[in-house]
Amino acid sequence: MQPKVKSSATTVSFYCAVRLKLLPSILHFYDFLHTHKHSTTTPSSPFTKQAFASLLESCSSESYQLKQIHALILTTGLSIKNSLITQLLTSLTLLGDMTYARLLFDEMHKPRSFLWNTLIKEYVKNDLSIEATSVYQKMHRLGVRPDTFTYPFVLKACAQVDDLWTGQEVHAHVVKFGLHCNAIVRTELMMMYAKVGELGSADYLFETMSNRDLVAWNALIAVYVQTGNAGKALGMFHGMVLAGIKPDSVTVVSALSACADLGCLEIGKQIDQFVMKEILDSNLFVNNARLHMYVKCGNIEAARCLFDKMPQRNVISWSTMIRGYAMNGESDKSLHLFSVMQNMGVQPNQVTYLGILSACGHAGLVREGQSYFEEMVKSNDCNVQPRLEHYACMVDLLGRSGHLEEAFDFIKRMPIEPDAGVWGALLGACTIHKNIELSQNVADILFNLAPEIASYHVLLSNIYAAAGRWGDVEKVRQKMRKKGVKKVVAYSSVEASGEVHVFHGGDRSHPLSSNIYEALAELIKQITSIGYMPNTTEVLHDVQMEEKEATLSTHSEKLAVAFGLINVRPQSPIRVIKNLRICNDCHTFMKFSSKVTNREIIMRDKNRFHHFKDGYCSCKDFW
DNA sequence: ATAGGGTTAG
Repeated sequence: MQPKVKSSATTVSFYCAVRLKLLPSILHFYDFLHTHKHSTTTPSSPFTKQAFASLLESCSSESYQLKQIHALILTTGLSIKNSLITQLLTSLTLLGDMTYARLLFDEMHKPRSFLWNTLIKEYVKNDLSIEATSVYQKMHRLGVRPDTFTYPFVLKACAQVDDLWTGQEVHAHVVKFGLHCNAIVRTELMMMYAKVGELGSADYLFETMSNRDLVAWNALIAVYVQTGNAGKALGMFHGMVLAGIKPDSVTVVSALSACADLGCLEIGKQIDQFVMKEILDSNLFVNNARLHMYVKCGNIEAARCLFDKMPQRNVISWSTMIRGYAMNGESDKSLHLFSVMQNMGVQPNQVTYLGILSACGHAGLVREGQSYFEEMVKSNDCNVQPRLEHYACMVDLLGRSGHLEEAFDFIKRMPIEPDAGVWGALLGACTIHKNIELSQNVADILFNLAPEIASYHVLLSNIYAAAGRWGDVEKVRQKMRKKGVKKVVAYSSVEASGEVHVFHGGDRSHPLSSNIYEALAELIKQITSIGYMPNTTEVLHDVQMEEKEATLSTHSEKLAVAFGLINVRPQSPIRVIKNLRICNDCHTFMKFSSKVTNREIIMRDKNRFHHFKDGYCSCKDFW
């Protein structure tokens, strides 16, 4: 028989150990009490449910400690309380140990809905959505009644794995259990449909929702922006204001993001004013979104002004500003800001480096780019190791500045498998430098890797066309037809009085079409008189010269600028957004136009901005 | 006990 004092000393020590998070001591004390036949299950035992709960909490950062505690729970004979196991399960999942968590779950006798919900939730959080849906299906099979807490997670899982089929099945269950009017479940249903591309179903659920609240509006607006439907998102934003719902910081972030996508500076500025009026400008998310909007609308001065005024900045703010300068061809400012950032102790991430590498690319700074790339490779931080995008950037940098062989070598020495983006960068460089042999090899690789991407076919046929090899051009076009490769339709857009006007090549659908064509004809007349000559080398078809010129003269950006001349206030620049890259002829056209009309033309193409002014472009013809 | 919306790049 042990002296009583000793075991109570042990009891005290146990609590101390728990408080100090000393698991080895705890295990030691447990061992002591256990081997001395001190009951571990009586009410006076230190091994109470509460003690375990706090023990679990203090050891929640180490998976192996949690497993030791699990063993402890089992040997104490303490009945396995759901709450204790749930806590253990949650801690394990937070550490990413879903395997052990699942083991625990499967050992339990008839777990309640709550625990099923927990397991599903944790699978989703750990990016294991397929497991999440299969757990839900098992739950359903076993007849465990799901509740309103079950569905948000299950629907998130369906959306994450792009599984419309299961999503619809789950939707049916939601209706069966009468949960479809719950605002949260319904919001998640909408999100699921929108994310898998079923916008109609999302809209329907929203339209027929009786208790449409702020979050429901925000959710739908956000998901529209995220899925590339910025125009629709802005439409919803207006609808929300009309419906008398006051936007909050979350709404504003999505709306600004939509403006950034569309290049809607006017609307963006209006939202900016709302931000100031409602004093939302202390929110970092909001300020980053404003910054992004100004950058993507080509108003780099406003962006910098805001950046300097921001009360807080994080790596996203810095990356956005750095990339903003890069996109606008101000590489020196971009690189300078990067060094300021590093001096301030802000850790750059992969996105920051992407901005830096593209800044080097736009300025032809080969050596600098290589040294930044080396910086990434040598970094101890696994979060700044170069990824495929960075390799593509480097190939672009090397190739664009004429080092084609070096770029090719660079790809061959890559430690990871190059993708179409990397090879595509090389093909693009081959086009610029008119290297037919290399481009044929690269194109072969690309046609195997990504046969469905039209732009690679187009690049190759451009190279042939430039060399006058019309037979080869025709072969590429036949191949495209045979494989059903569709070209991405080019468009340009201009914002006037808060409305976006979209133009396609040869477009006559605009209500002001005849005025636009008139203005365009006049413009061509004017620039021709000061030396403009159409450059038809990039026109694909082997047709008569006049026909080529006709195609060329109605490229979407030319129509957009002609429209801008009529409809954008004379003192402000004409801002054009293009979904593809600008062609050589349009680039020359814009330079001449900026001179004869004495107007600034700011054009955002797929990659960067061109600021045309007084007959020059900010890209210095290197793009 | 547990639930819905947000920022950079591609």
